[in-house]
Amino acid sequence: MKENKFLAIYNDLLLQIRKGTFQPNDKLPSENELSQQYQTSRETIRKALNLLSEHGYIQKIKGKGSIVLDVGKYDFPVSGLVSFKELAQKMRKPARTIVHELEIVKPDEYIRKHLSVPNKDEVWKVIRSREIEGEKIILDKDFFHRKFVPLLTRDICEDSIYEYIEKELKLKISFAKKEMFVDQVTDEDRKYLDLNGYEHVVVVKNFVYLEDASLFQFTESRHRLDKFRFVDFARRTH
Amino acid sequence: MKENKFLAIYNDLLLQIRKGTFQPNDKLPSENELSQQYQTSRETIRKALNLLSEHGYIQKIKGKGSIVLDVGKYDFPVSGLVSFKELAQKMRKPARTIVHELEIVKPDEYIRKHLSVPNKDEVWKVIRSREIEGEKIILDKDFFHRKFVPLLTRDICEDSIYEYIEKELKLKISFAKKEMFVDQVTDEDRKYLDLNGYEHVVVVKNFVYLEDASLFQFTESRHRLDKFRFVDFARRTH
DNA sequence: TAGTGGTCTAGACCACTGC
DNA sequence: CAGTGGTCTAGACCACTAA
Repeated sequence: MKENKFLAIYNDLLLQIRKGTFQPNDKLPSENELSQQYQTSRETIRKALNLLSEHGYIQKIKGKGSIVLDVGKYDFPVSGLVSFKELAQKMRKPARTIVHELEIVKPDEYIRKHLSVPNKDEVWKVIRSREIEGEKIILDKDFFHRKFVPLLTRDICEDSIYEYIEKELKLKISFAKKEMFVDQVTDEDRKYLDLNGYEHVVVVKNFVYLEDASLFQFTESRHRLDKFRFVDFARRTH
Repeated sequence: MKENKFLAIYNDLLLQIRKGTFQPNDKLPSENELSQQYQTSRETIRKALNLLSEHGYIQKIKGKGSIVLDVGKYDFPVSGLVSFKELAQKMRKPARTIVHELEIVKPDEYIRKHLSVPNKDEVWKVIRSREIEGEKIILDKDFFHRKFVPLLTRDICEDSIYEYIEKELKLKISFAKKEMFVDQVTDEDRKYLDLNGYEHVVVVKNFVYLEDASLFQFTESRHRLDKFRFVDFARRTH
């Protein structure tokens, strides 16, 4: 697998920022210098620098140069596409996933509306709760179109469905849309969560699309109020 | 003010998508065709198409072409950097901003920590509530470093501080970091909001940076539970 | 004024798609 | 196979910043 030149340069510069060769508030070499150092064209350097900028590692300023940002401050997951397993590992807390339901169903109206599935097609329905430090604080309801995900097992659901989808099935996730709001607790919430007396949950609805822009997953994630936290990083497009 | 060529093309294509000249699931003309139509180079066309893609209007697929996505589904503000005034206009609902406090203060520890201001410097403190359809449902607490914003008036605060900052002061907002979580209501919330019996609020903390990566504003936005809603659109970077 | 990043051009070759 | 988007080049001119 050959790596693109601009990606290689991006990774090399990122490594130097992480190692401290370039410190926060340092200026990177100019684009002309970099294109000589890496023996490439300036446009290719610019692609690498724009990636660094989009990911929050540098700030480009016209007429001045590219400044290294304080990595610690901005190094958080890009919002939206991080799985529970990755999150749990990042937080370094004991975490567990409990599979309550795993079945193939005919979509009801609610799912059909969200997944836009013809009503004779079948979908996977997975209900899991997520336990952190002994408390079940997240209820995940996932629906996958069976056309894309032929087989799901309890083991896969307890590990990471995302890993399975990307690594085993080699489906390419392209983008996701999220909606967040607060909802009253339902009987299902009471059944599967340690609610600790709260009467509301934060609901995160997640619509996941593949590379060809087809919607293949719909997830509703219900979080206990006190444990919900979301971080977002937005760069202005002028 | 001259518009960039690639921006002009972006806007033109966007208009045609909005008007329905290009329908969802249509393929756009190929990059070569477009570069002839617009009498420009292919790289410039690519910049326009990449913008459309980043904003969720099209999906580019190697070897096939660029597909128009369902606009209605994805046409929402890019998360993070939309002001209340813009939002209110978009929703077409009667909205009002009420300024409760507007003063210059020595930063206390809480602000100092978030704005990273030396403790002898002064900051603007603005407390406003946002009323929609007659109900005060958002409490905004803004802090600006006085170094960047020398003057603030009640009129500016009732209109849009963002507009004032960008258009009058010509400060360039570059990126923002958001944190969201749920908090118990405070006395301040009770005083300034119509809480409708709710005991919690959704808190959105917003850290806004200028083009030179200096943090110049810190905002805490407290939303009544039932009226909070957030939409996020994330494109995966492979 | 010299140096920076932002835009733009007219080519080129590649990997992938569909027929 | 022809056509598509992805990468890359070696130039050019511009707007902005700082000395």
